[in-house]
Amino acid sequence: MQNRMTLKELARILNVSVSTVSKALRNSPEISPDTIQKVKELAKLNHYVPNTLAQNLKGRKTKTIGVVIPSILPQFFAKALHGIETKASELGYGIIICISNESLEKEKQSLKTLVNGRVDGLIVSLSRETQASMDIEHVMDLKNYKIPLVLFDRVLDAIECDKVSINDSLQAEQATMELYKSGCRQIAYVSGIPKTSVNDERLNGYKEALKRVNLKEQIIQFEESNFQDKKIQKLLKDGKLDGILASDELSGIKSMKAGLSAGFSIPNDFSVIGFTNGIMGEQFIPSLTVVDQHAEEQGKLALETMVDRIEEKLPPEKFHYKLDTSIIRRGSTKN
Amino acid sequence: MQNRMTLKELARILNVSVSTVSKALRNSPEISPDTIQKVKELAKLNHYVPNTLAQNLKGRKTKTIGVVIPSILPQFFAKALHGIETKASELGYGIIICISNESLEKEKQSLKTLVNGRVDGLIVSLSRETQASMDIEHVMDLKNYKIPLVLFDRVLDAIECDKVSINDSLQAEQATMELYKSGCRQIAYVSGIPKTSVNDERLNGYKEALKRVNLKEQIIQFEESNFQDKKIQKLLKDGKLDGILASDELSGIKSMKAGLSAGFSIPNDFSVIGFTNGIMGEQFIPSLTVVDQHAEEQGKLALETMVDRIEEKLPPEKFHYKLDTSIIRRGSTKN
DNA sequence: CTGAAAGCGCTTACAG
DNA sequence: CTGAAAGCGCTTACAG
Repeated sequence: MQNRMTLKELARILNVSVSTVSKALRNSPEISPDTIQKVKELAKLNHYVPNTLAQNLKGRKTKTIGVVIPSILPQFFAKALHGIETKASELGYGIIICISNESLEKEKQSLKTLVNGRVDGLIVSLSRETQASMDIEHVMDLKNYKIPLVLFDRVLDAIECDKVSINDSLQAEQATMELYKSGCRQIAYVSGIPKTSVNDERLNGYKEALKRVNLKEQIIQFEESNFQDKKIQKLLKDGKLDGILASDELSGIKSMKAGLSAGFSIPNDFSVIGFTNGIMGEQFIPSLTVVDQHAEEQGKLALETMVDRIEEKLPPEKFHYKLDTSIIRRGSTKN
Repeated sequence: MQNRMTLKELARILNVSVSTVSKALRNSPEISPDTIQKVKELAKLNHYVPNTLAQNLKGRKTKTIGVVIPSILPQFFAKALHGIETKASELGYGIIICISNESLEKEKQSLKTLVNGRVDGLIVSLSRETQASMDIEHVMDLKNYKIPLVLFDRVLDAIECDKVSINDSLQAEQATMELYKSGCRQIAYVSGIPKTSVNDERLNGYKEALKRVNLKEQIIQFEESNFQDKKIQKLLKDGKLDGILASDELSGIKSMKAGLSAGFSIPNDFSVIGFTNGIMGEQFIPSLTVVDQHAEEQGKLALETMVDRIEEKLPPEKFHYKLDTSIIRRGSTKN
């Protein structure tokens, strides 16, 4: 760390001024080709790398975007992050990633450390705790720091900023109708992600659909590792369940396993549609029919919007992009 | 972005000097309690946040560590990253993440943009292309920039630096022996990650074990999405295969599916052990017996080593930590 | 207890 | 074509 090569040092060796070295390195037409060459040679020889910190301090732009996500383990977020990173590097931006671990406290802290000149903007997907408590001051505060914000996936109407998400309630409604059309008449909603905006939306869509076709609601929610196998198995045995809309990939898989292990067959005895297109659902036997959330697309679009905002290419109004999604029909539903 | 509050501005408003404001904010005993209070109030009122860039420029430390990984989609890397992030935030460090996407070019570029004063150190897992081509100048170069380096998982002996990995060859040997002891006599090695150091090591361990018990090698390697179902099914039908050591989770799952879909049963007709403990292998039916690579541990240890190196708490010699791993016995192997 | 000054490494008008 | 100077936002000896 200690003595990295600096402009000053190069200037001293070459017996020219710092300004000259600086300009030479940036190919300024002000400098003679001869000098440019000499400077560049010496710079290379000494492994000179400009100090970005100093450059940014002058320029006021860091070309870096902060990303705060609740977790990286669910494939949705890994994919979204992949999209963000891909697009960022395409546009010449770097990203700094913080993981809130679904914790409000950690999220607050992450925002705080990022809002300090090291990033030009912030892309955030809210933690579950934040959404459950609706304690969003730390996010609202961002406005005071004049730092642009893009929310994705876990968004909130109360926060005024650009947003990227899918139309969760509509997609849930459509997925529910898909189950209905394939013959299901006793459709349950199973969720392992309670208290998030996306869950609320999906639950609403599910209810909407049931209302339309006049079916009875059956809602099974659980926390983390506390899956309700027994409940699902009992419903199946009592002939009270023939279709499941799962709010997330893992719930979908576990729903299938609960039924399979009790001797029921999929999709003959019951069908399942899950949210999120992940590799686990794809590889499982039977493969899971899913609502594709286009995670990577969401990430890319969020990053793009952020950059457009930073570079002031957007009108002042905020946008809420709701991506179209598609149902990927696989083995867990009929035809 | 434009007019964020600065020390200078606060000083102007309060009619004191910048030095006084700076000191007051850091609770310097030099400053009167009265002034401290006044300064802090005004700072809060105006949402003052110190500019980290400027602070770092003075202090020469960024408290930020760069992380370059080949991908984030395989669960191993997602977990490792999670470990890195967790430990970093525990120790008061931030991380900047770049994804090389298994590309040499992207890896070079990532290192280049990170070596510029914005990070105190670099944690890297090499891209496949880098390992295949052995073009490692850009990594060796790091020494010239006096920036500490920790390699993890995809490490290379030729590079002198701290390293964290598991003992891949030993673990592969043990896993192969485990198959042998459970009765397998025709054991194949199936890999979807050719040309990586970890693959070479695992393959070696597999060969070592076979030599010991005098069995014949059967090696099936493939690129990306090009899995060799047919080959596996043919071997099974010809009675030439009763055990598989898979170099990665997806290969393990696909091996099982190839056999299952051809009507063979697991673990009666053939057994499978895969590397990497992921949720997909855990949930699959039958659940996959795996070598747990302790991804999160590797990440944590890499980060810890990095910080110790930065804070000069380590002797000059470089360490290579080889984590102990364990086999998680599940449904894809006998008892 | 407060402030002027120098400096971190760079860039960029401005002068020569 | 080259260089001196000011400044980005901060910190920290040093003087008063």
